[in-house]
Amino acid sequence: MIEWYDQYARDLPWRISPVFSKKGIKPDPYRVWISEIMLQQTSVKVATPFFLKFIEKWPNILSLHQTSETEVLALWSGLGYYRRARNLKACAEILLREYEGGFPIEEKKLLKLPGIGKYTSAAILTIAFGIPAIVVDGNVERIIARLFGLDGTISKLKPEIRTYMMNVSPSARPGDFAQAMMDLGATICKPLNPECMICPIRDSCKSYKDGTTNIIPRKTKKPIKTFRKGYIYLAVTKSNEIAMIVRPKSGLLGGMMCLPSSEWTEKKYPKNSPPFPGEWVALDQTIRHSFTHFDLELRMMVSSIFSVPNSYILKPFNFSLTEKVPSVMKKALVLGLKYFHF
DNA sequence: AATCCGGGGGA
DNA sequence: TCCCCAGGATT
Repeated sequence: MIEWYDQYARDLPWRISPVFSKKGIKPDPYRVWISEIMLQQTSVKVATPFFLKFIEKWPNILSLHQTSETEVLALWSGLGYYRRARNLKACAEILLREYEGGFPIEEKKLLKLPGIGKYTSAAILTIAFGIPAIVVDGNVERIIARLFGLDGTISKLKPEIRTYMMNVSPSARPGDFAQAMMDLGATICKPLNPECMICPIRDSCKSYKDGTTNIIPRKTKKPIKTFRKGYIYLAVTKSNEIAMIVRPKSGLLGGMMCLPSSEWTEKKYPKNSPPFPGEWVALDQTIRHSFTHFDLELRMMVSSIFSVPNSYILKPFNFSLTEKVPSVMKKALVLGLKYFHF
């Protein structure tokens, strides 16, 4: 794996090239941390431009600490799982207060930090500090299951996979080994149609020998996606300002700035109940958006208004691209603002 | 142990 | 349309 990594490692902005890492040079822990958080349930392709923007804006922990959560959420807009961004900011606070702006290098302490779990603590320890740790992510689970021909769903195999991973992890260059596994999983040992013909560990692979790479790991049945509907309300003042709200910290799109909306109910539309009085008009077009657990259809209601209750935030009509607005709300704004000829 | 939490690339 | 992505926190 290490030999393969030396030749084929992906060139990624949070990494040190194996040319240097084999000499013991290590990447910036801050960059490793930011990348690992962004890469949680997010592909390299999607995370990379966000990482570059983030590092340009906040190149170190001090600069991150000095900015606001709102600014971080604004940059995170469109990346999803917004709690990650809020945890990042909270974590920076703790790192400065308790660890002089660095990272503790004990798993127990890392696990106490917000947003850092079993995987991310191991990744930081081994990639940023060269401390051997068992790094198990989705790639590793798939590779190990195939390599040893483990028959079962990933959730049942987890303890076994961890044991196998302990037994195959080298003590030399543990960080590069972890990253080599991820590269193998992303480019060769893919979920669908793995490229076994160019795999560096094919000769050791049980499922390749058995011809079972297409059924290992075994797929779990996924719950069916539900469908929800609701109303969303775009109110524009005479001075071209839009009424917005900030969603509660916990729950869907927590802490993000959104248009007011009704409940989102299963299958049928809920009662149309505008957040405040206005001359509400329904638009013909609806907004569709897909979340992990449900698909959403929103019917857009628009109104010109004179004033709104002061619990609402008024934003200029052209604000949305630089604020903490989630993708579904950007879609809604694009549609709704057409009505007002913006 | 389940469930919640976004969004998009790629097939 | 469906799968899956360098998972973590909550229940």
